Amino acid sequence: MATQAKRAMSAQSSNPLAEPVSKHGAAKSEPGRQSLKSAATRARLVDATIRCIVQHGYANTVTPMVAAEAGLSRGAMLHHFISGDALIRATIVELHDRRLKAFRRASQANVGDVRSMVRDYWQQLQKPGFIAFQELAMAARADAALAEILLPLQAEFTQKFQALAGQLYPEWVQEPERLRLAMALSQILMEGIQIASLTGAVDKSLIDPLLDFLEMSVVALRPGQGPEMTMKAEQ
Amino acid sequence: MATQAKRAMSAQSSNPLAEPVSKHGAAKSEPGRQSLKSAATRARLVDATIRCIVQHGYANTVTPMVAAEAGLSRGAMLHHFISGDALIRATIVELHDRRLKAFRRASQANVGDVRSMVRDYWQQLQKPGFIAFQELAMAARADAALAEILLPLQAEFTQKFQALAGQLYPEWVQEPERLRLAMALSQILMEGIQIASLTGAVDKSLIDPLLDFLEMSVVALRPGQGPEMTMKAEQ
DNA sequence: ATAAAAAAGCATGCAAGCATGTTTTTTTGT
DNA sequence: ACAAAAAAACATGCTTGCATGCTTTTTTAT
Repeated sequence: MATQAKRAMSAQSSNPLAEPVSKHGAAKSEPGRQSLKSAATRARLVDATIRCIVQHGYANTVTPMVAAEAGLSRGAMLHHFISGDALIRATIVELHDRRLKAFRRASQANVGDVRSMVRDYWQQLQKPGFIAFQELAMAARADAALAEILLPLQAEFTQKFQALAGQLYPEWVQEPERLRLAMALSQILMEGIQIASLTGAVDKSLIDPLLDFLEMSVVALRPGQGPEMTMKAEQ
Repeated sequence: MATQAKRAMSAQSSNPLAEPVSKHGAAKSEPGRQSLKSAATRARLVDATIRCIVQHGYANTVTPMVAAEAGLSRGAMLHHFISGDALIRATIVELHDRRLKAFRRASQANVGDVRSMVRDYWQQLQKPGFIAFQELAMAARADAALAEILLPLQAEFTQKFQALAGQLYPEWVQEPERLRLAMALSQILMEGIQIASLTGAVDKSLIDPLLDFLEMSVVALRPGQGPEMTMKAEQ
């Protein structure tokens, strides 16, 4: 999808909730009949895009490839998404939603349990969504139009990451600086490990020890452990 | 340089040391007369490539762009490098050499001083070389030809990283596992911070605290500190 | 309720733009 | 004058967006 010239990225709210209300006042909001199929096709295209980005990289993901992956003709694809950019925009939003949903779900599941949270987020990073998002994030560094979409989402995620952490560890709010540090450390180190793993910059055998070390570090940063930050507290 | 089809990347050792020997057997190895200028032009092209990758990303770095950046015509450029791939190969080797040289220089400068080593490597990551290398590393994930060149170099770097660390901290060789862990932690966390910074995934104000925390962690991992790994030992 | 009309989904084909590598011509330096 | 360097010209392939038809579903009107 990487085109040579700077593109406009015209705004196009693909809001799926904007459906006409039932004229008979039915109990459920009108399913939209056939436009339901349209939504499915769009979802298929977005999924195909993610797979292509993961498998071939964002730079090599081109429109015929996505159409083939989705089992559609290129013309049909451009019927649902005015341009390649529109598809990418929808894909970014989808990835962001998935990331938020998964994170929220994981953190509600294991409250206050550092080990589970670390392992859960680590599992998240194994899914194709992270790879695709990372590809897009790297591409956004040199693509102003992409950055305009991605950077706000990045900020939103980090902010919600912090907020959720704060309400999961109430005793931590006394020291917001250390909470921020612990959360940033977790996010950056785990994502760093995954990126290094993808680019062959680290030996696989070191992943588990690094995750263990991260757990200990986060535990040590909790206020309950006192300012000495003694590690290996419960090991 | 990202072409659509899989390219051959035909082997072509662009070894700059492979210069024709003097036919007169001069005292010094013959400077190559005018072909010395050729080497300078090649270096200029490689530098231009790095700048283009940093500024526009690897995917958008195309041959006319590099030629313009180097102040040469595209024809002249292809005179020095048979193809775009050849240029990329030379660029990768150059980046690898720089990385090794800088790392070696830095580690010889401050022996046994954790803080200086951390700050030195952090400075390395600020230079354009790291950004370019990271771009290539990400691209290599979906480009077998690139991976074939990059992965061995990644392994070589990690290995030398470990080896040099071992001879810088002799007391650490007793516990090679913790040495490996400390070195991997340093490399991955710092590179992770830098990548997160480039992609807007972290607030800049957290960088210094994270580096401070890394220092403490490495110090705590040294054998002298005992197995408890008490942190903030000397703060 | 049924037939006509409208709209949406889908597929194929086409012209333009751009990047690559090759070949040919001009310039430069010894 | 000769060879290397630099520039220009050329041919090919790929991707993109747009336009054109065909089929299917939904709506509308009698």
